[in-house]
Amino acid sequence: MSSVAKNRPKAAETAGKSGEITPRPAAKRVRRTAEEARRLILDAAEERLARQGPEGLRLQDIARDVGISHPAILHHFESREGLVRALIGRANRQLRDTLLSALDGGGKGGDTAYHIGHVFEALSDRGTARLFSWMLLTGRANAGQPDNNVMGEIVDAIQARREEHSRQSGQAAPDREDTLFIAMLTASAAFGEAIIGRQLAESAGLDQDGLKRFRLWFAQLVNDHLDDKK
Amino acid sequence: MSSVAKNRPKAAETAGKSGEITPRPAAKRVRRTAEEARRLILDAAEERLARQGPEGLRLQDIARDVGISHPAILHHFESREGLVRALIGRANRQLRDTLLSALDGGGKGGDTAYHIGHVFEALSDRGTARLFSWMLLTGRANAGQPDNNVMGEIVDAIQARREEHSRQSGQAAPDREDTLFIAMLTASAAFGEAIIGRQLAESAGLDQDGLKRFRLWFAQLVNDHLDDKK
DNA sequence: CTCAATACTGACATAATTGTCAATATATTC
DNA sequence: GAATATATTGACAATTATGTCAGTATTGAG
Repeated sequence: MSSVAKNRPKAAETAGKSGEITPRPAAKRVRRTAEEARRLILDAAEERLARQGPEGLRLQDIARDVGISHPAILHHFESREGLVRALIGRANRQLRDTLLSALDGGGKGGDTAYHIGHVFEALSDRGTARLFSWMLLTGRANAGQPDNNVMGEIVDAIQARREEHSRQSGQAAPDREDTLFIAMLTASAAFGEAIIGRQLAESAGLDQDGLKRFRLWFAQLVNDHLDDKK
Repeated sequence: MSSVAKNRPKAAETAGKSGEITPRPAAKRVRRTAEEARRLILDAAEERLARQGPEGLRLQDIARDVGISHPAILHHFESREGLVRALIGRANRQLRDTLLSALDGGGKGGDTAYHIGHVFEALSDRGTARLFSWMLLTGRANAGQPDNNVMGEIVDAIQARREEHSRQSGQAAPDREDTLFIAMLTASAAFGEAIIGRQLAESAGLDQDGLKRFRLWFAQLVNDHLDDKK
């Protein structure tokens, strides 16, 4: 209860001045399209999440980043949960697109490891990995949309490449599970690397360049494996 | 602003009762040693973190799990931050011990991949990985203790094994960076697998047994690599 | 120009969570 | 058995988060 002070202060503050018209010159409010506003908010939220981790996702902070008030966020996303869902949904779509287009590249056909390197790059992007990690940690992985079957598509794409390649060189078709495992290893490693890589490298006295060498080393490892199987 | 009521509502509630003298709960109170209490609290906190993610770490919830009141937690750990630091410190020590003893096992000397499998197991423990992931996400990786140089020790242990083995078979000593990269890949992959493995497997239509095959496949991959280098 | 739609805001309400404190119960010591 | 130390608690304070609401400013349509 306690229906306290429902009364409004009105806008009758600095009235009276002889300036009659336009008593509110201080406003100058920015008004974006709903779409634009949603985009800016999601960008800011993603940035916060990547930089500060799960605890950095506060409406007030995000609002300040964008330069709006926090109720504006609620206006566009209903609730904090709504914002979170939208964030996850967008991240899922972006990652999917990035991965598929990484595998889609040109008619290079043969160089599977090269494409896998791209997948590694995409997944080990720090912001992306941290976002997904948080999603998974909080059990919201599928909150964005029901069908999150990216993995299946990726594996199919790689498998198609390998089969094409083996046809050209008259080899036996590679095992699909082998392809799946390569994909899983790549995904897990890239993902893990994005999260603990820095710590591991530091702990082992490895510099920035060392991390680059590590990726090359990994690509080589995958390549060797592919050659063996061919 | 918001000059909130500094004064107490006083008898505004439950007026009638003879509220003067404090009541007589007379409850049987459980009293543990400080060490035991701390252990139970940390166990519960770890469990919560593993099950519910970062947002599950609330004093009230943890207290309820243990069966105590939340100020008891503050009594033992000063603050929530103190609890977090203690949690991280313990996890660091436990992981370190687990890893080093996994590598320490017997005089088997040769089977490096076997030991790496153990490392994988230790790191891919879901609870552990989630705990560390959260640590890293929130930028608290070293909050427990300054010297978190587990990685260096691990690499040294593996390297020693490889060198011993190569001496026995009269081979050239393996490259230390190669050993480091194997360790990094193992750590990253195990870590990543613990976090996104379930999701990946599900998304690819892989059952529980498939995950087991994946680990074997990975061990084989490492083995092949080691053989190549020998 | 007028009007409707709606992005946006300030002030406030509500809820959740950490932290403080005086009191109380229990184990241990002398 | 009394004294002491301290683990533990309930009640409350303080802070901080999300959510609500009525009102304002801006855009676009007629």
